[in-house]
Amino acid sequence: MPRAGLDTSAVIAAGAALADEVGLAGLTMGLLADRLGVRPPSLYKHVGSLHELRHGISVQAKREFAHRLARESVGRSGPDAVRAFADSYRQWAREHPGRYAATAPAPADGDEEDRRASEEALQVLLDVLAGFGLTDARVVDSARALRSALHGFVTLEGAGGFGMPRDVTRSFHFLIDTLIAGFQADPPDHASEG
Amino acid sequence: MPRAGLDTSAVIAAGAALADEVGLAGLTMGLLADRLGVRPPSLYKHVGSLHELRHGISVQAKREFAHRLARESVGRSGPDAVRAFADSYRQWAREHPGRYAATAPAPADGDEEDRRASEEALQVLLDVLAGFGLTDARVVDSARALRSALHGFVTLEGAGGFGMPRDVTRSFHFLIDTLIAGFQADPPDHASEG
DNA sequence: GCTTCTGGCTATTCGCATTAGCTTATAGCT
DNA sequence: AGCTATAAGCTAATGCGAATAGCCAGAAGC
Repeated sequence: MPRAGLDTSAVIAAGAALADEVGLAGLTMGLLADRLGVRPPSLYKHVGSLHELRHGISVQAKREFAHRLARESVGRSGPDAVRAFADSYRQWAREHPGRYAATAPAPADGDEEDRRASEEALQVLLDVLAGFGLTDARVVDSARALRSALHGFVTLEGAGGFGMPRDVTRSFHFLIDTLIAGFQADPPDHASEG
Repeated sequence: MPRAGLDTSAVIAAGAALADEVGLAGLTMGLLADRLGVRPPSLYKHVGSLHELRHGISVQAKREFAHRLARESVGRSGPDAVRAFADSYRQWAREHPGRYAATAPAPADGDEEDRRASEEALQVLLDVLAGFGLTDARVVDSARALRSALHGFVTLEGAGGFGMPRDVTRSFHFLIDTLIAGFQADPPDHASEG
């Protein structure tokens, strides 16, 4: 009987692909084993548990996502960079719903690898905002605002939450343009307080 | 042996409370049965399945949420109403993480009860935006923007996603104020196109 | 060609959702 | 008050998915 020739990263990659098809919650060891032409217990030679598999997918997905975002927003700045960033964010989330869901959890304390991967993505976001000449506090506010808006939008869109008859992409651009205007506005009195 | 005296709504209410404690994903029939002083199979006299229990919690949570939002934003209009709405949205989500997570799924086709509950919440949002004098298309854009921003923010906040040393409430208000400014801005050329 | 290491397998355990079928508390009727 | 029907709760059992134990054989290094 020939072997399947798996290793940890192959299992994680297949898991990520499967999660995109069946949803992160629908990902099971049995299903993944089927997909890889192997029996479920065999997977435990490569990943310690389903939990660990999910975590591996999460870290891997964060890296992929960060690279994709960086690639598509590089060479632009200001509003242009934010629009490119936002569009590729939404695009990637739609193409990879399972991976995207996996990127949600924040790293656990002491998990250096995860922290680094999350940092990578955060850095792209901060780079995109660099062209606005904001104070430190406002950079944080703006990063949180953009990330919240993007995460909320793609999550609701993916859940079928936008039922009204209005083009969703147009609403997306309204949201992004509104935030951009906020980044460009004069800082309010309380911007530097906290 | 005296009976527990349960009924469907008592089970759902206890399930919602438990979900707030252990997370929606951590809610199990066994745990809920313990909480109610009953054996797991007994719950099936009141709810058809764990799935159905979750759905019941979802619909119930949507109603509660809508009422809370309505109560706290009534009697205000314009920016004031949006701020009250946003603050009570965030507050409720923090107080009821399990219920909040349950409100995420959109109603399935043909589920009238769920549709009505979701509609209630949507109506409050639309009422809050009514004071801005927006075109129909812009009302939809604005509703989606506000909902996305709120959902994204409270989800990330709940997941521990805001690690940087900057007061989170301040960032929240920056986000909301930015959106309000967008609702008040002159409609861009493309606002009525789609 | 032989040994060692390691990937994969079968058999098994455990937890949790769910079903079957029994028992009896309780509501409603007389 | 007693009688009966309904339905709430129970025990026992099934089934599925994660995870572990221990066996076996393919592949890599000598």
